[in-house]
Amino acid sequence: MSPIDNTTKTATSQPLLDHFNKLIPLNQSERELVNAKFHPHLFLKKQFALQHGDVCQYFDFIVRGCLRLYKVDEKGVYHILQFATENHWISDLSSFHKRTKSGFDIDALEDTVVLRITYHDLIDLYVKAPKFDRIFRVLLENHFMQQQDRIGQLFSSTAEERYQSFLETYPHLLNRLSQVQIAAYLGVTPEFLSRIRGRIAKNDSR
Amino acid sequence: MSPIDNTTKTATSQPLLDHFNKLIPLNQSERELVNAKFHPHLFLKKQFALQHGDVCQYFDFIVRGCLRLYKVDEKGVYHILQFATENHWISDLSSFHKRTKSGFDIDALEDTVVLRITYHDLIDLYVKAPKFDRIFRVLLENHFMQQQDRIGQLFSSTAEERYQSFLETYPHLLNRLSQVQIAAYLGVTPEFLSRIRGRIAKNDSR
DNA sequence: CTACACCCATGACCTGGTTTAAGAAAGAGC
DNA sequence: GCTCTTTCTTAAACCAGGTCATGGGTGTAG
Repeated sequence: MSPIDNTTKTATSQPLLDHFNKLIPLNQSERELVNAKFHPHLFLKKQFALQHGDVCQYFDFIVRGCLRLYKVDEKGVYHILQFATENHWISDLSSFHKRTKSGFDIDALEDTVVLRITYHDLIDLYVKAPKFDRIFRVLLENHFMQQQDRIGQLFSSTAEERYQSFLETYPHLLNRLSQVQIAAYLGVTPEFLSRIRGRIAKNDSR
Repeated sequence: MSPIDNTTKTATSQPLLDHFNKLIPLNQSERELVNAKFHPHLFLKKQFALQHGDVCQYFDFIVRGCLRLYKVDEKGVYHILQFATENHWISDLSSFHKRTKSGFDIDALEDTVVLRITYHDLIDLYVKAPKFDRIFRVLLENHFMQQQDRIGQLFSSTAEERYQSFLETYPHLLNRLSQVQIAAYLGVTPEFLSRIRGRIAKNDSR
């Protein structure tokens, strides 16, 4: 049972309603559908939202906190594909849409409150309000573009360039994440990230 | 003017109609919409379907031939994100959907026939037949998953592992592409790919 | 105050992949 | 048939980044 009761529920959905309104304004019945279909859920730090091998059942919108989507390879190395903070979405979309076992994990880097919708409720939402078909197409497009940029970066940039671009794109995350997490996102070892930072600090100081 | 005249047009659309039917069966009026909205186009080898700096105007379905989607980095190195052959789709979806300048190029590795739809015709198609909203969401999902797999690979596999997995996933492409193209897809130099092949041949022979 | 855990930095050495260069092989144009 | 361009291979020097080991800093629980 979620630790957040029904009286606070409408208040909790507000950030999500705002988020949708920014994309395409919703009418009253659509807002009610959102309230009915999305349920708040709290994750304590280190709790899993998805474990590999399971089918991803939820599409989560972050109200407060931070989750990460990552893969653990055969050698036990962590590779973070995505951080999600306030007003962003997270899910293994492949597993979620195809109803197949996920190869990824999602867990909480901080205590985090999400609004989540199940696969079947989302389908139902599409049927009852086709506007959401379009809204979620746009969300999918945004995720797609983000991924495309990352592939471009992984191909053609050095770790230092990727770190610089991380600093520009997510300045608010720098002090919120440990360097272990950032390194796993950049695709390097923490040791090497440390050296990069040393190099940059030296160049900046003179 | 496309070198393919109207009498052959219905015949040309057949592979696309088959493709849609496999996802979700179409009715007569939807088939007619497909015929009206998608136009055949021929690319000779080396011709561009998209040049970086332009907004991507088309979503292309390959009837025959092979296109590649790639990026040229600051040092002039080619990075191929996607090959598209018969019955597959290609486009810079970011540029296409957001109407922003593309950072990618698409060109023909062989003489290629595509069926293409413009952005505005696709929007019109969504309005006239919402079934396509769903069909293209599925297509987007498939592309998304493919990208996700590639990110996973770029992160955690060596070039040799990536080559082996390329062989398994696209065995039909091996003899159709030069090693320069395959290397640009794997993200290594042709020289190093050659070494990988040498190594594998040696191991296989004993 | 101490002990333990975790995070970050640094250095010595190792490896996967690049660079450069050179030559062999195979088409494609004439 | 020959030349020209492109494709593939091989090898040596080099570099980005990984591995392993060490030590210091900073909580935080007892």
